[in-house]
Amino acid sequence: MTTSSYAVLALLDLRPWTGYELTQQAQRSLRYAWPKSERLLYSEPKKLVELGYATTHKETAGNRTRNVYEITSAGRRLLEEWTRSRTQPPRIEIEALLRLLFADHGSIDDLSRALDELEADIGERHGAVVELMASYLDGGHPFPERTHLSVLFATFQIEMFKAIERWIEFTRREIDEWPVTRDLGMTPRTEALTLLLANDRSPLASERGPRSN
Amino acid sequence: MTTSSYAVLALLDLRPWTGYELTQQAQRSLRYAWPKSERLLYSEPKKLVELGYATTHKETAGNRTRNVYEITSAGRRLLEEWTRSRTQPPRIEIEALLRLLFADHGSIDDLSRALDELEADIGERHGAVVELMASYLDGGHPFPERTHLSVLFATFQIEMFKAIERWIEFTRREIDEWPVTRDLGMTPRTEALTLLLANDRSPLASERGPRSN
DNA sequence: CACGCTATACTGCACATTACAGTAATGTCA
DNA sequence: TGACATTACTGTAATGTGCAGTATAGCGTG
Repeated sequence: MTTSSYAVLALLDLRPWTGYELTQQAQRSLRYAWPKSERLLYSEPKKLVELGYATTHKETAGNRTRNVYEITSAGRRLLEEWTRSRTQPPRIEIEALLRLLFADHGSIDDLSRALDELEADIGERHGAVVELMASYLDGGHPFPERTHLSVLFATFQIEMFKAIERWIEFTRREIDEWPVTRDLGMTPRTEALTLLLANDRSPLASERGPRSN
Repeated sequence: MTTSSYAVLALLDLRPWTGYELTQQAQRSLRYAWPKSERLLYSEPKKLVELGYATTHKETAGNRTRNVYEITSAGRRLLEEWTRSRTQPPRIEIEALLRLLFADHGSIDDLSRALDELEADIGERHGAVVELMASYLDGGHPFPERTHLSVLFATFQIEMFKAIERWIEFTRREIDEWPVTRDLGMTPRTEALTLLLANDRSPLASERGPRSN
């Protein structure tokens, strides 16, 4: 049992799903906490059936069949156990940051474009979460009794996206001052920034200072 | 060539490294942008040699050998090309959020513990970056001419960690108000929160309002 | 009502990556 | 000089991804 298995099991505890529905639901709701490939979302419920944590039966619609998965009581017990186990540390992969770190192999334009691409990706997700929240206000939550959880989760996303967008803005202003990408080293601006960070102060917050008098 | 291959190639462009050094350096500098297993960091340079983007030779120290890898001019050309390619979207895996999303399978204590564990993991990384910045001020950057890049990268980390820590605090205060984890649904607090998010306002920023008059 | 297009509903397979165990030499401190 | 950490890897099973492939269903449109 991997964390992905528990994720699928947790979905099955909400209601029975077909394989296809699981892939769609995982795209919708789990994408930002636990992004997994469509392929895996088809394989996991099969594994759960083999292990006795779910059952499956085929439904037919005309000439077509689909697999419906349902959780078993052993599955429910296992889920409860899971909540008591150690949480794995976060894992954050951001290729745009890798490109920043090695930006001296390319032009300022290349770096700028990497930031644009990051901004576009984040912006898309950001917009999706905002729209989702609007739909919740209209009673559009598929499991209304679970709204309190979804909304705290969404709060995380929004805070994260806003932080990243602020950082992109800040970074763009910084690199706008650069003549080239290479060998600038510890410039006065960089030194000021390093000092702030070494004192665990937020360089972005201070820009838009709360008390700017 | 995967992104991980380019990451190793970019390290090799800084200076020659042994396999072991690459695993250490990747732990140190790449961990927060592109976390990869030790095993992969041993395999990648071998692949680069096969493809002609690096060369290798064995160095002996007593009864012991180690593989030293060096970038070739074909490797440098390839790196330049990479800076012009499309950046992959970010991928963020946070098991603690998955546990929040399905917190109704466990107790408030279970959820609380998941938050504690997330906080501990983030706090550790946060501390490491702050210390790293202090060391940069003391001239401790291994490639001083690249400080301008490392510090913008570190700015990202610090902003991210602070945002997550703020969210954890906020979420703890929210769940402290809950009698149970299940079926609370759209409480008045949740509704207020949803409304803020649907208008793309930060619920955390408003708490510590800049102009609290 | 045939045609194309999109959505539904998957499976197979190569390859990327991780987890874990195992091996062995070297350095270091008591 | 013995124990333990660090250096310096390799092998292998299991996990997960990307992509191609297959086939049916539903819907609009000329």
